[in-house]
Amino acid sequence: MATPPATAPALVWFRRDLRLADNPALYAAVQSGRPLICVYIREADPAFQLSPGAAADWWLHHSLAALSQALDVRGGHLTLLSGRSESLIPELVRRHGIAEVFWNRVDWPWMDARDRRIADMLKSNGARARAFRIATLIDPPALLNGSGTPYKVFSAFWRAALKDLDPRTPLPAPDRLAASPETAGDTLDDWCLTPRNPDWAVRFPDRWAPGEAGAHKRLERFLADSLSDYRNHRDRPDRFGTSRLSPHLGWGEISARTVWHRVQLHAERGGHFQDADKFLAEIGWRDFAYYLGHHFGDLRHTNFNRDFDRFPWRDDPEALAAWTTGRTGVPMVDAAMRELWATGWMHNRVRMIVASYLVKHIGCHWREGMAWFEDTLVDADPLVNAASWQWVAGSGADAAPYFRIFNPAAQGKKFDPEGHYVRRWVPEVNGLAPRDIHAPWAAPAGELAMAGIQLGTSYPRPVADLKTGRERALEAYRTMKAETVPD
DNA sequence: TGAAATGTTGGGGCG
DNA sequence: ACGCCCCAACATTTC
Repeated sequence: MATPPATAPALVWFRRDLRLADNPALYAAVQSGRPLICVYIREADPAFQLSPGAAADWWLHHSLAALSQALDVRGGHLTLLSGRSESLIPELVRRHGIAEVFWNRVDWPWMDARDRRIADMLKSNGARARAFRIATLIDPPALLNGSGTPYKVFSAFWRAALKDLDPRTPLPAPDRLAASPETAGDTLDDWCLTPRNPDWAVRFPDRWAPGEAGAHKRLERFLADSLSDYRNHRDRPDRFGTSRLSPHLGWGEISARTVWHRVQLHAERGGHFQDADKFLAEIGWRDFAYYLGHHFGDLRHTNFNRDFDRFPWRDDPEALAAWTTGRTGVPMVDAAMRELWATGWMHNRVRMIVASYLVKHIGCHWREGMAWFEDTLVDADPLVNAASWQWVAGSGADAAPYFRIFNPAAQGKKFDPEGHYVRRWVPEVNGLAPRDIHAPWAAPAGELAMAGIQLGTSYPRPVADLKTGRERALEAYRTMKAETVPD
């Protein structure tokens, strides 16, 4: 096999790493000294798609626009292709005489075999494939407990991770790129990733700035404004106390490693160590999901705890529809579901509340909620989403026990004490005082009348009553336990 | 990264 | 002064 000439181009295959800084694949490709061909492929095979839903598509559109521009400025170019990566990559390699192909792994377990096939194909075509593991701070295969098996409990996992966690210094962004002569491709508009008729994303740009520059701005703003109060405010959906980095991290506009370094540095200067640790533990949960995916396979289709294969889920399309559209009659749940629809995002605390209400009070299978989140969250990451739904459902690793059932009214009182969050998204109940706003069904008739609320007309009664829903969930759990054969 | 039911304790009102 | 009840406030257990 002939060695390709030094002038043969290198291919950089962008995926969920839409950034220039701390991008090992891009960095190595630049180091190779070869002219670069940069591609993003819109995968035709649903099994290997990088964007799981419509809201993520919206984000992808803008993130690709940003990446494309950033590459242009440095003399590069982003080529957009659609089809099956498995055919397109080898085809590009043949057509352009590409010597090396660089990519950063997505680390979704269902992609591993396909990526290996592509690497093998390239090798047999005389091209070199180089893949980098970048999705997580930790190295999933290497991190094992004393008996050589994977951790199944977050706290033990994270303690062990922190013990020797020392992510290397982030790589700089290359400032000059040598682009190979332009390759034919699609335009971003060809892909129709943004919605029209109706444009449900009209309000998204108020809140989000997709792209690498936006990601760094978001991080700096979080460090300056919110890190010092993170422990106090992180559970408050009525405040702006969380980082909101999830979509940026998910699309790889900023690396977890970069976040880690910036937070460490900021904490050292400002002394907010405990807040920093708490925040980094949240990044740790993201790592934990990838870790579980690596060791235990596809969490989207299989209960981590197989006892739940026998769980008697309910089929309730009407309640499910009320949940998705924010008309369950439980203000905290409805506020959160409407925030999701309007902004493509939901605060972490209320994610747990709406998930618990769907899975426990209503009794729907966690996969129904997972599917809705995949389609509506701009930060939708199928692996993290699946692990999180299983955590709430009780079937996951280090999950909340099934009998730990959130009471959305009690949660509202605790984390939205004045009702500001609910008022913002559920104007129907705006007239109620803080003590009634989270449970209008229990409000005195006089208060309801003064607030102009007719239950069942101007605002629904709960689709699943808190007390009976809870009891039914516990009963279902007992059924599962009774039918589970001890091993 | 719960909530509800149940148990315990201690202070105040009151006979 | 004392016992009794009530009921927060807190602690424990149960789901």
